[in-house]
Amino acid sequence: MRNCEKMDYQFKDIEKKWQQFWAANQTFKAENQSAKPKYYVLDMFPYPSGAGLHVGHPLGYIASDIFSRYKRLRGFNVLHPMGYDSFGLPAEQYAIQTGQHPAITTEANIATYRRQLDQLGFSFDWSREVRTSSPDYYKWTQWIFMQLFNSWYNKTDEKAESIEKLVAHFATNGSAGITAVADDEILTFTAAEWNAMSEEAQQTELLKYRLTYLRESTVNWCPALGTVLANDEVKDGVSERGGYPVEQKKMMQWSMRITAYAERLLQGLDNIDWPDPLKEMQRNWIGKSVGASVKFSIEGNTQQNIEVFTTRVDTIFGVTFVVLAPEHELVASLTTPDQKEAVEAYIAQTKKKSELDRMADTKSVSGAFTGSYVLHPLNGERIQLWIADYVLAGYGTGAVMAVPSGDQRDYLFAKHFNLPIIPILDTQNTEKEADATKEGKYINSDFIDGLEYKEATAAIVAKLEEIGAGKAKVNFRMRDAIFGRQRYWGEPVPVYFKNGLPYLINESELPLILPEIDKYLPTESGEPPLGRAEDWKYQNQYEYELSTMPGWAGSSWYWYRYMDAQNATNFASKEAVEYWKDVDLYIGGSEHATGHLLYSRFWNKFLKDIGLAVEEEPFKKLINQGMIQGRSSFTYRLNPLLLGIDDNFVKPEVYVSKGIYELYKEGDFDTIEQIALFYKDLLPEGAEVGEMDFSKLHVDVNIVSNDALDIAAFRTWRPDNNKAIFILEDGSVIYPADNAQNESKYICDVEIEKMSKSKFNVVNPDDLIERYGSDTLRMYEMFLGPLEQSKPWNTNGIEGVFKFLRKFWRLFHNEQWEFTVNDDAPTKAELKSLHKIIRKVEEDIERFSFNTSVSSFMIAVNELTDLKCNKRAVLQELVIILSPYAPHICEELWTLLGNEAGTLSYAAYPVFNPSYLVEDEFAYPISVNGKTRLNINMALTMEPKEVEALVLANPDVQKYLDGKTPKKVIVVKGRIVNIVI
RNA sequence: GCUCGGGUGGUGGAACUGGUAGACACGCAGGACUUAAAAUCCUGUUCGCCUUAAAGCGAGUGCGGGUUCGAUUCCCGCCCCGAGUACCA
Repeated sequence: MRNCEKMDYQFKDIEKKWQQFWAANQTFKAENQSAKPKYYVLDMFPYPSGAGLHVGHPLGYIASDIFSRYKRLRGFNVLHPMGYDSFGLPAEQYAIQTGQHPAITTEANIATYRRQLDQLGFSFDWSREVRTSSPDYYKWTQWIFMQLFNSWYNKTDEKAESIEKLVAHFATNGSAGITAVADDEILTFTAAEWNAMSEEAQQTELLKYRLTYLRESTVNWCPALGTVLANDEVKDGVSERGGYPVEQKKMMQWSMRITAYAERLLQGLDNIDWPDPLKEMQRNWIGKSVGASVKFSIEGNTQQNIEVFTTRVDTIFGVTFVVLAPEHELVASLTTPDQKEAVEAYIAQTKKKSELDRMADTKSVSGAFTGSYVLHPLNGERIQLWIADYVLAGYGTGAVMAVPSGDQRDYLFAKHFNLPIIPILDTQNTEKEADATKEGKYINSDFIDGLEYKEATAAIVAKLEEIGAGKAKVNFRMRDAIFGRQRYWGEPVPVYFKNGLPYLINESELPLILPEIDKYLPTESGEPPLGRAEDWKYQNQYEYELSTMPGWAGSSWYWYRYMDAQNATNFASKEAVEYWKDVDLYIGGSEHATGHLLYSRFWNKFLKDIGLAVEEEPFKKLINQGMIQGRSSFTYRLNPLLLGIDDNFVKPEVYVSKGIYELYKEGDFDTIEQIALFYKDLLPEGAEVGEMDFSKLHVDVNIVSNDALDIAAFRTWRPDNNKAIFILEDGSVIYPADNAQNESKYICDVEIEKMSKSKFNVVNPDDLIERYGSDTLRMYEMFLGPLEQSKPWNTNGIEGVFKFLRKFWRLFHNEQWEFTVNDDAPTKAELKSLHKIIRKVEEDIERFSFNTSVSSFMIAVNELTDLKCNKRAVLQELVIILSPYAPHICEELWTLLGNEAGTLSYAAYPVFNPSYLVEDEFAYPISVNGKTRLNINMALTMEPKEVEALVLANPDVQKYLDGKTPKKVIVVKGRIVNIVI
């Protein structure tokens, strides 16, 4: 009789059992002190969306989990936490539509995420879970905001310092001796003047220095979402979320003085192990350019001048006109009466254009002459002052000195408006286009004639500084980050207003709890939703700030909260921060390149400046997992024009397989004929088939396997189509009454698209876990390809991994499914297989090549199966190596092997012994003129000379030599022999 | 336009610093077991030519060239796909 307890690999029972065990025993709880070295593995925490996880989301989590489990086995104290970035727009949009509080939606979504994450067997330390929307978390987000408000950036020391220190300086020395990153229009005053200022005046002045400050600025306003958006939340002129139009608007806004850290953010990139494309994106975003600012005085106006920024100050003698952005503040005052009409018309035209898509039109040249002239700072020549929309108000000073000989846009402009073009280098060719060369010697350039680029630049900067007309300057593209959102579902800003000025609430009053409101929409007067909160006043009299923090606030420091998640008195204890320091490995998507990852680095540097963080950079190593795209399946439905049919007739549904459709497409006459005849037979007497056509229809990928449609499942999926007829790949036909068992198949067409519900290409991990188990899913996701590569999801092939795990299970069992492992000494071949995999997996994990280690596991199990190996000495080691990948099955086997339950996660990792891999012989590939012809077994101890002699004496080799003497014989020991004839 | 990735069988992919291209899987074909199906196992599977077969020959990592005894790997030129970014002075 068969014993029911002894059965094939029962993944469902095993996985449930161990997930419960890990949770009950807190197996993965990390301690904040240890004799072991620390290792911090972080995943980008998810926004818990209503749709739950699809199969692409866990890719990075699986990789980080494998790495965490591996590091634990290698003797590290591993911190591997998880949480939720739970403030955000979708929950609020849902609240607007349904009236349900976003907290409730969020709670429900988190429950779904948690269930799905638990099913995958991740080794997270859930005791450290964080949620950015929970008051005991956002208390500290607000607290960090307060620290930023209370700090300014000292350029002399290159770090943030306390605002009190600045106030003390002002009180004793006035503004002298302070170099800060601050607003442009800061005052100059003496100590006495400062001390005489009113409270309001002092606060107004200090606001210009604070690292988070309130200022009127041009913002990206999204009317549909009713909020401002950061630059990185706007893509191609529309909002990243939802794709709504975005316009420019002036508003009083909280901003973060991230520009203070521009240089440090740039420098820091050199010292972190991040993917090059990502670093490059951050460099571009920061956009440092080194050059000079130059002042052009205005003819007949000694009060004002035009300041321009240039990266090629050496070309200054090539300047033939100066251009202002149409929005430049001096345009109106500098336009002469003659030109007024033309200039105003041009400004009107650009305004209209920018509302449409100005980006598309970069080729046409347009502009208008203001009628004014500026004077060249070095030779005093009169230069025309123009406006044109190719000059951007938001970059540099909104004005450029035009050098048509060296800049293509200036060149086109000069050609179009007939302005002079002066070459300034002897090697320059400006016949057809601008030539931006730095080679050669200067001409037409006054005192730099005959010099070369480097010396010329230095000479000009020196001269400009001497006469007070300019100076060397570094310009950054990066702007300060807008920090307010006119939304409900975010952290309240811990600020109230007195006499129109912002003040922080008391630290002891944190957290400032998000108040309840009746509707999640702006007020009638256009204030943010928080304006609806009743009796919500500071000390019952002062208005609170009504905007909330942006989505990136909570995620800019969360990795510190994980270090000490329960701490009620600090954002994290000093001991915890000093112990964990920084994140050793961070895994997540590259879509956060210029948002989260830049803001996090900024906050981290600030926290370091004020002594709360230890490291300058928060994330030592970062890996971007590739995006998982959808792989849609399609059916082709015949859609012919019918003649002689009355209106009530319902067309028969006929689907043709991909191959048949392709024959039809290629114009295969027989196929077309046969389909038409076939269809005609389905029609009533007298009807005719006219023009044939096909509709390409999405079909649920979950009822398609290896591109073959499960017809029975299709009839259930689409009950309205349950009478459909299918023409299969070989031309045979399945009618509704048929029991869909057939030699041939209905093959679907395939396309790669974004994964989305409407395309029926979403694959849910729950279904795959139900069918194959999470160990299989984990390994399959890794087996799919290199972690960093984007790839379409394709469930074809998951069977192979499932088979592998069953084969692995079988290694430990006899034919009757009884656990059978013996203590015999392993053979040489068994040890070789084992140590091959020990080395391979170690190498693969260290370089994050998880797909190749899955292959290697398959090879090892295939080899050991062939060797009929069931020896503990080999198998127990193999269980440890495989456990990071397939933890459940390995835990089960580990206990079956007689070990204490739960000890596998901290077992001793097998040590690679190279002596087991030493070979005596090697089958040398023998190639003739680079083409491999045969293999000859030779001892590896043989010296190249002996190998050569032996090879040349070989009769098979002689055949190839054909009596000739080889010109040359290359012998690479242990590798190859190449004979050149 | 610029900056990064990337082009290898029917498919996903492997090949670490130049050394037997196609590991490992999927799929497909054939076979065993079975009343049958599922499951399982075995064999074959880059393409082309030739052969009854064994074997043999030729081509082959987007295209064209180069360096080298030897190139998927290095260099030059070009084509295609993907991502990011863009009047940035």
